[in-house]
Amino acid sequence: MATIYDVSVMAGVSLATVSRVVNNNAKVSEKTRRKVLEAMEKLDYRPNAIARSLASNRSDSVGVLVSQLEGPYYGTMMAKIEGALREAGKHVIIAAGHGNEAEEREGVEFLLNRGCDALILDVESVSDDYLVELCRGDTPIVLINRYVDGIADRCIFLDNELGGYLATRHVLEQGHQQVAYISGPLYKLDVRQRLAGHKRALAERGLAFDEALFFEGDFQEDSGRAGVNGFFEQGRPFTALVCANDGMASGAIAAAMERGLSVPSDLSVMGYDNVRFPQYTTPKLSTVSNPIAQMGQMAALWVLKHVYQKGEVTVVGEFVPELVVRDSVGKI
Amino acid sequence: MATIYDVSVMAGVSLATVSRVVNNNAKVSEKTRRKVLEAMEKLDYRPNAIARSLASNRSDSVGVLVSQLEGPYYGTMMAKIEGALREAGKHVIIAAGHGNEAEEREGVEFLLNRGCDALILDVESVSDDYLVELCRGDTPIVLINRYVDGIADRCIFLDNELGGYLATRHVLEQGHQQVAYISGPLYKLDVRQRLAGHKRALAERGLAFDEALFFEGDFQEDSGRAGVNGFFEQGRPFTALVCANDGMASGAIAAAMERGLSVPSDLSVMGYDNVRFPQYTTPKLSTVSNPIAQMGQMAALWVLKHVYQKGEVTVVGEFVPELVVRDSVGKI
DNA sequence: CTGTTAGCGCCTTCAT
DNA sequence: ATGAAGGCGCTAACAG
Repeated sequence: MATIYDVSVMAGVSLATVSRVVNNNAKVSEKTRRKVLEAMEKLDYRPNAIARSLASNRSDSVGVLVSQLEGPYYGTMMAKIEGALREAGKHVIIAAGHGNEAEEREGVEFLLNRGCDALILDVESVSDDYLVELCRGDTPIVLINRYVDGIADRCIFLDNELGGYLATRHVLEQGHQQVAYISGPLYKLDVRQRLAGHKRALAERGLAFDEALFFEGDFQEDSGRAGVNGFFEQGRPFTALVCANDGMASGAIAAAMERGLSVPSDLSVMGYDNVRFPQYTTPKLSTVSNPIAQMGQMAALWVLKHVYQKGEVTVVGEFVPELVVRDSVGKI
Repeated sequence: MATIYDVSVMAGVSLATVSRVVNNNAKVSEKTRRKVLEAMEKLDYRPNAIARSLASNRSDSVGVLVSQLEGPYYGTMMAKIEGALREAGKHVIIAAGHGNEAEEREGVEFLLNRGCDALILDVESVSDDYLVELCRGDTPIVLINRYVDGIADRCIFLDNELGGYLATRHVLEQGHQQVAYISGPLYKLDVRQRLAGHKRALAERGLAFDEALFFEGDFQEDSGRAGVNGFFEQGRPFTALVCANDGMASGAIAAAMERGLSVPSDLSVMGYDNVRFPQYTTPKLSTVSNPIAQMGQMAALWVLKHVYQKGEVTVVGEFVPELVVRDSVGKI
């Protein structure tokens, strides 16, 4: 692999001059530029990004930490971030946090140590204090799906309480009185917020929250299944089911159908997130939009603006969920 | 950020000694090791990965290039690779090739320039020659979903012709005679292979391939929809439909249902890939397994073995697809 | 406009 | 077992 030194020798100029034409950030005469370019071409020279970032302390790459690499939710997010950044010639280094504190911290350190110019984090297990501290460091940070006091200007998030409220209110408006709820893991803040919204909607109609109709799932399809089966085995009647994400709702519908029920005539089911496939289930899933694509985009734009001084954005921190009515919720 | 120098000063030893305890690759007396560790702790020292890889020419990270970041297929693949590698303390740098040659090349260069110890590539637009050339370089390469003569030992791939054959044969065995086909983009080799398998199955039964019942989609749900609608508008009758992936099959089913047809009684539909959600569609999708998880895993193991000398694997290059019978294909 | 000279933070012989 | 010294490939003042 040819180095900048080889090029300088072949072109008969100094290292600095080669560096100048490579980065094209200073005046170089047309003649010498041509010579250098020619040498670069001949040697098939490619700048060593490692050396470059060691010397310059920037890397033209931003680190992205997501909980998982798998699944439509994070997939959409990563794709949006990567797309926006690459248009600006920046690269993305992706790591997974797996939803536990140790790995999230390790992921952050990895990205920091790799010389990322900025970090976009979707973390759930790490403490607020840790994040505030992180923001004091000299690598700019932006948080997705999390609101932390004191660094609000770095946070891009969804009003999950409202989302939970909208989902349940929609069901109640169709006349349902006995509604079950399948939640995500309760250690997650957004999960608790969605649940709070659900309770608010119930309370507003004077309905009590029934522990027997509550199930804590893990956001995977199978736990939607498990939830429904649990409810039925237990025998408490219910006519509607609100799920904390679309995946569990799909699993729930599948389980209900296996029991010979039809959706929505026998059971209404509500999802959450509106990611990709809910319109391809049968019946099409009614859900609440989680504008993860826009949030990812926004995070990328923030970085472009504040770190690379490219473009102009009015950053919107809080996003508002919207009801998406399809066919899985019926009147009673 | 503390450097190795700061640590050496505080511990009262030389740079070299600190380096030794950090990498713990040479004898260091217990006493001095303790001193160093203590200083590292106090200074909250974290090795700079950039500097380390510039000096040592390794980075403990492997580059992964996929076509897209989005979708269940690549999501599964990335997750498997990342999982296997991180267990061994290695990290993953992910880039997207977007299915076009320019970006695929650029992605490869980016990963190479970032000092990856090895590359795992899922590329489709770059030429065989380019890949052969790449393998001559000093960064080990492994290819997923592609077979290239001359570097067969670096290839992990699926017998797609067989997969296409199995899908269509299954449909024919149920008595169907008029079967439509929705393909992926024909510039992709694996897409052409699946189609070839389809044709072989037809030929085996003495059936002609009907251009009017062929549609070239793009692997997205919507093109499954478009395909079905096209077939119907055109009026040529068919009782079964084979799709080149599950996403298009979902779209196709949705479109058929919107036209008042029921699956599989009015129309049988076959998918391909068996990724994640086909068991949550209604009816559950019959499909052909594409063991992408195992292939990803295998790629990671290959790297672990050949690049990091960790573990032992019998690498299997060619994977065999299997028929997965669920509920979307019926007898005629 | 171009060249010289220090580093960036770390690893790795080579001595001791 | 430990230290000194020379890079790794490139950037960024500072001169000229």
